[in-house]
Amino acid sequence: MRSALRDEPVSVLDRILAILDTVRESHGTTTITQLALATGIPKSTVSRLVGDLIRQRYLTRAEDGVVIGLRLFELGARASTPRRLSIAALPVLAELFNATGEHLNVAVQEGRDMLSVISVRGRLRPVPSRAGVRVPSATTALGKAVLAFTSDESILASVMAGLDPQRRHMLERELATVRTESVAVDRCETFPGVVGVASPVLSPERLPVAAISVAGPVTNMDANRMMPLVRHAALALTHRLALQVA
Amino acid sequence: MRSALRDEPVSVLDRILAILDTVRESHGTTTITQLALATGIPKSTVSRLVGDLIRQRYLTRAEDGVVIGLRLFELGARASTPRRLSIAALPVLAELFNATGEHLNVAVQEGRDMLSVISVRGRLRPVPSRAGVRVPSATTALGKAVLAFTSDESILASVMAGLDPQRRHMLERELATVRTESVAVDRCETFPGVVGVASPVLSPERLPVAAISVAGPVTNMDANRMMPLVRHAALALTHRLALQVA
DNA sequence: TGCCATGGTCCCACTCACTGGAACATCGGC
DNA sequence: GCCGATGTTCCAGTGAGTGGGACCATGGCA
Repeated sequence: MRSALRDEPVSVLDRILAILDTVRESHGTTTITQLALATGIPKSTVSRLVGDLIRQRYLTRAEDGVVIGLRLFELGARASTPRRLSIAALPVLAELFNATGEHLNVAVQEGRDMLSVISVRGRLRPVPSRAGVRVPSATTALGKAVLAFTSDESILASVMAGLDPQRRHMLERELATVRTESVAVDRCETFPGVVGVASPVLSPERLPVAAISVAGPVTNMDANRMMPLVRHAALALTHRLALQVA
Repeated sequence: MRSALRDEPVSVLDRILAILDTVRESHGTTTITQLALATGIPKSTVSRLVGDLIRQRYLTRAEDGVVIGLRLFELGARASTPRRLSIAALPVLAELFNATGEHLNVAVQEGRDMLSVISVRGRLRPVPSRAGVRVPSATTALGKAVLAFTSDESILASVMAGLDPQRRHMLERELATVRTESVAVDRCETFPGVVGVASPVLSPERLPVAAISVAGPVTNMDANRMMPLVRHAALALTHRLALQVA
């Protein structure tokens, strides 16, 4: 990992990860040429690296290009945080789903975004978020629930930096409310017609480890009814996680 | 990717993938030293590579070692085959679950193993297979359903090579039955007390793309009742996949 | 308190694995 | 048959990666 100057990767590892991420970002399939353009790596080098990755099943050839392969699926399925959370959250989500019937999510902070780790389909169509997708921190209920309790000032600052002063002020006031209420709301800020209600899951040190949310159509989901349910679910998950470690 | 002779990886890519796979295989956490021993890569090199992978969030440091990180989870969630299958299989699985209430799996062939791609929990405890885990081809219903229709003679041969002559003969006869019945059964061969019933999902060219299975306790699940249900589900999935491409 | 064992990181001269430009295939489309 | 676009292969040159060893934690033990 020599020069990470500029954004041109030079180490093999950087390049491999750049290729994998580019394949991921290109929803659907990508070609070698597109990868070379997007990453700035010469075409012959991309061809060789992709060839190796395909041989190892980390990538696969589809009809019209390259896609993520089964080995990465296998690796991803063993990821530590999602597994731990899943085990602890499953009964909690089952209860919450029985009470609401709505779309549920458990997400963790990943850089300045929230990354959905578990997703339960409710009646909402199309499904706004699935496990493994990123949603913005500044507008989603999940994001606000975590931001309100985050200790990493730099992340909070960089999220704030992306907002104009007015919205920033509003978000700051909102986060203060979240800190007392333990519930955050997203009224069609991220997805039109979709309301989200989320509550943070904290570690014993009161640092945010995740958030749990309910999302439904603005037309006929009562956010106020959801708040105590989500808060209760988040507390239950917090409790179960504390037990799990021991 | 120079010499893949012996099993000592020399290319950076080989080494990175060897490290990732070793972390995956070590259920739980691994240390740098353990990784160096398992992969045959010098400790200083492992330290550097793991450091880079952690910086990129492909791995994460846990209390007692290194575990799979969130970026790999994100990549895995975008894997092509599991996504396509999930979209097509969800309604089919819902129907099958309503009819049975048992543990369901959709799996694909991955080398000589079957890799579970979707898993629905039934009443069975402990859950024998989850999404992202490998199960043997020779003994599971899923494996037999696919092996019976596989065109890759080398895989069939290498699975057979792992069996003693008597078992090999039995499996061959079993596969012949599967070819006519489109249903394979695993009577406690893989997991004690667990019966599995599976049916293959074929491409328009009649090549196996996946298999779908029901698993339940040998004590009170009626395999014969499951057979038509599983067969019907597999046909429905086959049909939906054929439509999806178009 | 000192000592050893264990696990992890860092340094830096050497060298071989990786690079990438260019030539070569391959596939339509007109 | 020509052209453009995409993917693969070749190979000499070289700098990215290597790894032995020094160094820095811990922590158990006497």
